[in-house]
Amino acid sequence: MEQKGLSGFFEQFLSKESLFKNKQVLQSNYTPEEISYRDEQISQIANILAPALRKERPSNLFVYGKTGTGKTLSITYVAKQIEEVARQRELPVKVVYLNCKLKKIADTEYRLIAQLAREFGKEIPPTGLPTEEVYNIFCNALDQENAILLLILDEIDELAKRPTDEILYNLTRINTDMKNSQLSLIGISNSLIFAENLDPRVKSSLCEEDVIFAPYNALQLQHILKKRCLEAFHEGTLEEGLVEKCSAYAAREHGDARRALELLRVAAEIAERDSLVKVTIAHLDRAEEKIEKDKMVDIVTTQPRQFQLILYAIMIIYEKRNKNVFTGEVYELYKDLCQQTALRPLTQRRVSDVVGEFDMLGLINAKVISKGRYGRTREISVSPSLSSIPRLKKMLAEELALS
DNA sequence: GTCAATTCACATGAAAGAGACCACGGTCTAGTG
DNA sequence: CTAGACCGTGGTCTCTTTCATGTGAATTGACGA
Repeated sequence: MEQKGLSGFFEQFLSKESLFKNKQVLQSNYTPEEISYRDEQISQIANILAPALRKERPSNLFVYGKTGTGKTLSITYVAKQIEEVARQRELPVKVVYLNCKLKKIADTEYRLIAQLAREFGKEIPPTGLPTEEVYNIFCNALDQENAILLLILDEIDELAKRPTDEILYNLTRINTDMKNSQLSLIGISNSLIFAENLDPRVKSSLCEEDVIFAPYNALQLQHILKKRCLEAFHEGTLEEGLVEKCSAYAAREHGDARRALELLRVAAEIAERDSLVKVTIAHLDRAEEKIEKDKMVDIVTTQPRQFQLILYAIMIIYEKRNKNVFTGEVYELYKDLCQQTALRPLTQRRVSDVVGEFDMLGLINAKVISKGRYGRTREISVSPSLSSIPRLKKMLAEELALS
């Protein structure tokens, strides 16, 4: 494009009225002023945490609910209020929020403890120190504060995935090591199964209290969306019935409000790109498709080369046969492909795990079946949402420098 | 025909290694007064 | 004498490999009717 034309384009872009009044309202990190349909949970949480203000240790709390049901929102809301009150009255209450899913920040025992110690102003190197020592540093720092610490661990299930890590156990026991300070754990999880197969010692102390967030139903979602839309869009930008449809979509997917908002935002973005002034239901459908595809493409392109090669092998065989594929065949082709690209092939053991990971990511469907005398294997099929992206295979081939 | 044993082709688990990253303390070296 | 370079040791973390064990139904073959 010519440079002059481009600046013209930007001029035009700026002069165009945006469909959005305030796009932030639709972003997932936005905190609304009031949280709908969660009064009960919020007051429960507030009740449980309130003793902190009297310098008593609140019970450990376990919060469970599906994604997009307002767990994190409600907890942080209550925590903020507590912090506020504590600040006004100069009470020694400290709140720390950590998302255990964040890579490189809090996804291992060492990192989590290190991050906690940093919250208390300690310099902790990203690696190199024994975990034990960081643990001590943190304990001492906390003890010196002479405070009640409310530690909110979001997506706490990530921590339990490593069976070797004793972190949850250590955290529940940490109070016995301290003279002045006390720590309360608030675990947020979207899988209830997680609590089930927890170490019983940990489970009993972590789940002293629990609060459950039920999914929103379509009506509630509708209400929430409408409220946000009032802030997010100019009047009359949304077609009649759009919000209703959108909330119906999301309600179908276990009442995920976050998803509903994303859907709405993307739909509006598409409409905007088409230079339209109204968002229609057709946009909603396209948005759903786009979100799904973008997610897939993103997942695929960010995989390591070895993984991409394995996926490529699966796609080739699946396409050629248009029938389910078995692990052995995939491994054979994969080894061939490795030769072509001068990559050292992984062992079958590893490939088996990788296939399992692909399944988890939703790129493929893999089911373990037994073919009787002919052994046991995974029956693999490429997920429809992946095979519906036409350029993907070519993209992969190019990226892997395959002919 | 019936039933238990066998067998296949992987799945699944556990443990340990490799290599990248990092802190810390000790030793060497070169520059300075 | 001292600041900075360099090295060895010991730590975390992720990705892999190695070794071992598990698994479920088609197949097989012995057995009795």
